[in-house]
Amino acid sequence: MERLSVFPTKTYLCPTMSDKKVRVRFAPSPTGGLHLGGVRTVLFNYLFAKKYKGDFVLRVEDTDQGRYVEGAEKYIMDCLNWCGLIPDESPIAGGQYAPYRQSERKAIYREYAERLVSQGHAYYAFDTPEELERNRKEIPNFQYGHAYRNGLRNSLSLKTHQVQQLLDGGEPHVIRIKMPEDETIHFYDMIRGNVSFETGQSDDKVLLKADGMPTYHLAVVVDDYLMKITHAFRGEEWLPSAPVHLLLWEYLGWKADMPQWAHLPLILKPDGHGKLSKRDGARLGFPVYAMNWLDEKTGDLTPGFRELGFLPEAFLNLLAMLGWNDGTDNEIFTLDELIEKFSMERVHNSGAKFDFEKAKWFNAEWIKRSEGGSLKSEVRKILGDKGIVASDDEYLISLIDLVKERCTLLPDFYHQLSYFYEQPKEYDLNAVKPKWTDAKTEFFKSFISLLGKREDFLAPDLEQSFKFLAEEKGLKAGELMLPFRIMLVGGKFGPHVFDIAALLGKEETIKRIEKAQPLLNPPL
RNA sequence: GGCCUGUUCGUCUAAUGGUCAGGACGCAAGAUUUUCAUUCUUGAAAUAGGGGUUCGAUUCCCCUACGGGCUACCA
Repeated sequence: MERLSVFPTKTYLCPTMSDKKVRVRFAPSPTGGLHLGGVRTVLFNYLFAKKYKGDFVLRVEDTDQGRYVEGAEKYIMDCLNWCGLIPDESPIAGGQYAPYRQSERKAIYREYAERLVSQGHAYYAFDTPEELERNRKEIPNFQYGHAYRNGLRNSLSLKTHQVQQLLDGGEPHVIRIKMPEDETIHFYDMIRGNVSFETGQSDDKVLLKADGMPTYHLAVVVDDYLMKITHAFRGEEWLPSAPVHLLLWEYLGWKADMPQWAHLPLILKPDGHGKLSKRDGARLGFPVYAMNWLDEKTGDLTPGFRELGFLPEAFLNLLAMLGWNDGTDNEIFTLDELIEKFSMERVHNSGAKFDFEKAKWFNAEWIKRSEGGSLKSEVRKILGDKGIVASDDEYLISLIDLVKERCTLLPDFYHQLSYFYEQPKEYDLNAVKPKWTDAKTEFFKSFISLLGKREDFLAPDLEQSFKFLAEEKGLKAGELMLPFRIMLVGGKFGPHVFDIAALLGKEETIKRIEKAQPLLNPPL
């Protein structure tokens, strides 16, 4: 039994010690929105590349014409832009190894597939999908492999002249890899360590489809080679097909240039079992895609983290912590810090259930830590969508800084800020009315005239005179503050009431007290 | 079913052949804030089970159970 061993040494693991420039790629297929797990794969690729001053390549795997979705590629680019994970090479940016769309590289793949056929590592297969379907149905555990391939219609079972005849006659066919019956394949995964497979377990994967397009298996190997990819990171769902890829690297004579592999753990449903899917988001009420995704055909809108009010920094941060940590208790990292601290060896090897509560906590932390100035255009947009024009930059920034620790998601700013721009539409009267007295009415009358005489309008001064006046009238300041708040804000929330009054300004504060008075003093 | 892969509080995770098994989210209680939120303090909460190896195993090995992935002319 021949043994194909691909055991890189430990030293090969440290890319800085290799003379090759680090090159990684993210290779999505444009079939829809960009999933959480996809963004995390991008992130880990990006972090690794930037840590070692390497290149991050975006390659579009659009080889499945049946599943191709118009607009998906642009959407993916937009997501990466929003996250700030900008590829060094891509279909849009171009690059030395263009084109970066596999559909545009179609001609390349056939050449390598034919080469494999002539070397005896692959073969033509003429079986129709219907025939295969029937086999799968009739034969338990049917696999197109060493056990059955001789009974099927392919260039291994057919006579040479028959094959030639079929080929010449334009008979639809695919090219399949000929998996060895009895070899053990070992390889080193940067996350999992040594992994091994028996080649006989895998079927003879299609390499080149009848339409001339390559399957993922062929395309990924050819392109990774041609694009000089040094490290191939992808989701764990690819682990079982790794032996096919390893064999291809070997058969094509490129083994020395094979990238280092790492299979990233999956992101799982918070409840129940299985991979996190688009449907789980809808079912459980949280986004699964990075940004809103509109399906043109059905008109279905799948919500995204961006539109829900996540900061890209928080989004990246929470994704990074799903399966990775730096070994300390720190959980908040900027992109630059992640680049500095990241290491593939510290990535967990088991799947992580997604926890939306924790995701929100990350966002709240990031909002709290952000300067009002950096949040202002987002907040302005949120207010604008609700018809509030926040034109004064300086004013808006001071408002944001005042309330940001009360906000978890960006849209929370509307609730926390709208009353600064417009009078309360409703008042939580139940909170004050039962305890209302004429003495309180009297107090606010005096307070208004007191305010009218003020030159300045600063929070501490307001508080002082408010309390002083209360004492003068023989009232408890504490019992007056909640009514005051309701008059200004409408409800039991928000920052210190005197901060609110100060920001509202003299005239507006007086106006609001006056407006609210009749509500508390119904006419007799 | 077969193959691969995994298993520490409910969840994300740290750590070590000898620790009171640490942190975070969430939850609960309390303090501060005469609102809400923040903040602070405290609490409940975990090494899947069984065998080995060992003076000692959560850590190393084996088995079982359970989870997950793959098993397409999809990626």
